Amino acid sequence: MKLHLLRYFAVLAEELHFGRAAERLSITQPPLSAALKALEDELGVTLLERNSKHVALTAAGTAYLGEVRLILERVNQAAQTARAVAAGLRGRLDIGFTGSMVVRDMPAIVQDFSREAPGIELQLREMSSSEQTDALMHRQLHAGFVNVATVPAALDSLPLACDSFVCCLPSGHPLADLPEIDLRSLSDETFVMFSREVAPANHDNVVALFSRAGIHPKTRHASRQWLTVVALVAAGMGVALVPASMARAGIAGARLVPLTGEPHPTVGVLAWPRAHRPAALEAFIAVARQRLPPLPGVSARAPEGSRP
Amino acid sequence: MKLHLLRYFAVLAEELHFGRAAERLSITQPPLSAALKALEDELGVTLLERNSKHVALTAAGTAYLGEVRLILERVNQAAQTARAVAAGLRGRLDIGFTGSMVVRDMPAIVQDFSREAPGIELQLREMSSSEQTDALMHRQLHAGFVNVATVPAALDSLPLACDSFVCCLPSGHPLADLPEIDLRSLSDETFVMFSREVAPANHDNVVALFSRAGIHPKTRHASRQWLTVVALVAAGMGVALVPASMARAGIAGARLVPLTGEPHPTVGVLAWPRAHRPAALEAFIAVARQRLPPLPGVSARAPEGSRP
DNA sequence: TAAAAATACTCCATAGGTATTTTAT
DNA sequence: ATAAAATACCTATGGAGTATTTTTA
Repeated sequence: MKLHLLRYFAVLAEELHFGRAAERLSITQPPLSAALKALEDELGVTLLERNSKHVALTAAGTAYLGEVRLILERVNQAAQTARAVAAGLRGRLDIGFTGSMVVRDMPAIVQDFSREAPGIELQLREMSSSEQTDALMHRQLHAGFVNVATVPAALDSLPLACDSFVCCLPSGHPLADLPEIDLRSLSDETFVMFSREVAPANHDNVVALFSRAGIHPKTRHASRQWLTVVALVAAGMGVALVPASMARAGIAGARLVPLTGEPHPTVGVLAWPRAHRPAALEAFIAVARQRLPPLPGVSARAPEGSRP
Repeated sequence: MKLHLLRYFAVLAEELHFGRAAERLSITQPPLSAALKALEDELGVTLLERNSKHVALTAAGTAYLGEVRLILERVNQAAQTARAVAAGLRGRLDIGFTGSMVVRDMPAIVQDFSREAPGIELQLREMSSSEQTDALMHRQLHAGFVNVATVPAALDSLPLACDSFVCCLPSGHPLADLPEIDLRSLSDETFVMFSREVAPANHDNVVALFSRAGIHPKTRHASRQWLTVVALVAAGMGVALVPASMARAGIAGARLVPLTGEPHPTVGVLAWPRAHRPAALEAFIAVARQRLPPLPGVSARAPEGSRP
C-alpha cells in the first residue's frame, strides 16, 4: 500500500472530478486515473463509480474514505508527536527518590518542573539509592535523587542543597538540651543504624562519618529509611546521626542537636545516565540546577561533561 | 511521507538491528539505513540512537513507534472494511416505507434480512410513496416500500404479496354484515379519502378503483395513512375502500367486507434505483424476492433488467 | 458534440542492489 | 579484530508527464 494513493483518493472523493482533483494535487489527470486504478486493484474493490460525465463514491468507497481520513490525520499527528517529544514538550520521565528526599529539595524541584513543563508526565518512584543507581545504569529510570557519596562513572550528577549531619536523641536524654554535642561524647551510646544489606548507601554514609571521628560505637540495626530511624530514636531505642533536614519531618519526642567542630555534610545528588539524556531530562536538570546554585566546597561530582 | 518508511521503522524498532530488520523486510541493509535516515530527516527528529554495536530507541522514537503501529494497523483494517462493504457483509441501508406497509410484507422481509446480514445496519424511515420515489431518484434512499401503480423508469421494483381492496364500514352499518358488497351499492355513501396534495399515490389508487367501477361518490378528505382511514370509519365518519391487509391492524368498530366481482388488487412494490445497487442492496432484494415468489397476473413491473 | 476519463508512450527520480569503508567494542 | 552501520555507486521499477483516443450525457 502506498500512502500517496490514499491522499489522492481522499482528494478525489472530495472533488468527484479527476481534472480538478489532479490540479489540487499538482499532478496531471492521467497519473491520477492510474493511481486510483492501482488502489482499486490492490483492494480488489471499486471505490468510485465513474464515466465521462459523472464520478460518485460507492458504498465501499464511502466506508474507505472515512478510514483514509483518519489515517492521513494520524500520520501528521504522529510526526508532530515525535517532534514534540524530541523538543521536550511532551513525554514522560521516570524519577527515583529515597524516602529522606521528601524533606529536602526534591518536592520543590518536582513542582517547579511540573509547572514549567506541563506536557511531561512525571513518574515518581521511591527506591533506595542503590536500587536507583542500578535502574539508572539499566535505563529503567531517567534520573534519581540518591544519597551516595560517589556515583558510578557512567552517571552525571548535581549536588543537592547542603545538609549537615546532626545528632538525634530522645527528649529525655541527658545531652538532649545542649546547644551542640561533641561526637566523641556519644561513644557509649547505642546507635540506631542501617543494615548494610538493606540500605548500603545510608549505612556507608554514617559509618564513614564515625570512622572520620575515630570512634566505633555500639549499633543496633534497623529500617531502611531516615524517617524510621528518627521514629525509633523518639521511641527510646537509642541515638542516631541523621541529616539536619529531618527536623522538617517534625517527629515528636526526638531532639536534633548540632555537632561541634567542622560541619559533617550529608551527600545528596540528582543523578542521571551520562549517555542517555532526552530533551525532557535536560529540562528537568535545568530546573534542578536553577534551584540549586552550585555551592563551593561541596564534595559532589561536577554536573556537565566532567570526567572522574 | 512514504508508508514503507513507517513499516521499515516499525520492524527496525522491534529488531534494534539493521541487518536482521533488513532480512525480515526482504531487503539489504544499506537501503534500510538510507530509509531510516530519510524518515528522520523528514521528521527532523532522531528516532534511533545508533553506533556499530548498539541500536536503541530515543524517547521521540518510542512515542513515534506507538503511533506508527496504530497507523499500520488501521491501513490494513481500512482495506478489510472496504472489502467487507463491497461484499455486502458490512454497511448500511436506508429503507423507506409507508405506514400501511407495517401490516404487509415489510416487517417480515426486514427481519429475515437482519438475521441473514447482521453486519448491515438498516435505517428504516417512514415516508409517503411520493417522498420515497423522490428520495430514491436523489439517492437519499437505497430502497423503498411504496404504494404506486407505476414506478419511474429509473427505478426497478419487485411486487409485494397481493392484497385486494375491500370495503371498510362501521360495525352498525346496514351493509356491514353482508358476505360481500357490490361497489355500486355504495354510490350514496360518504367516503373517507386521501387529500391528493398530502398523499397523491394513495389518493390516485382509490380514485382509479372508483373510475374503473364507473362511480363518483361523495368524499371526505382526511389523513395520509390507511390506518387513520380505518380509524375514522370506525368512528362513524363514513365508509372507505382499504387494502384487505388492514384487517391485521385490528381496529375495533370497523368491518372489512370483500367486494363482488373480480378482485381489485392494491399496488405495493419494493423499489430501488436501477443504476445504484450496492451489494448490501442486492442482498436485501434477494431476501425480499425469496419471500415473495413472483405471482402471475400481478400488474407490477418485472424485477430484473426489464424496460417499460 | 463537447467535456472528461481512459490509453499509449516516454522519461527520470528513487527504491533497492553490490561493493566498500568507517566505527566502536 | 570483528561485527555492524554508513557511504559510494549502479540499476531498474514505477510515478508522473505529453499526446491521443474513447465514452456518454
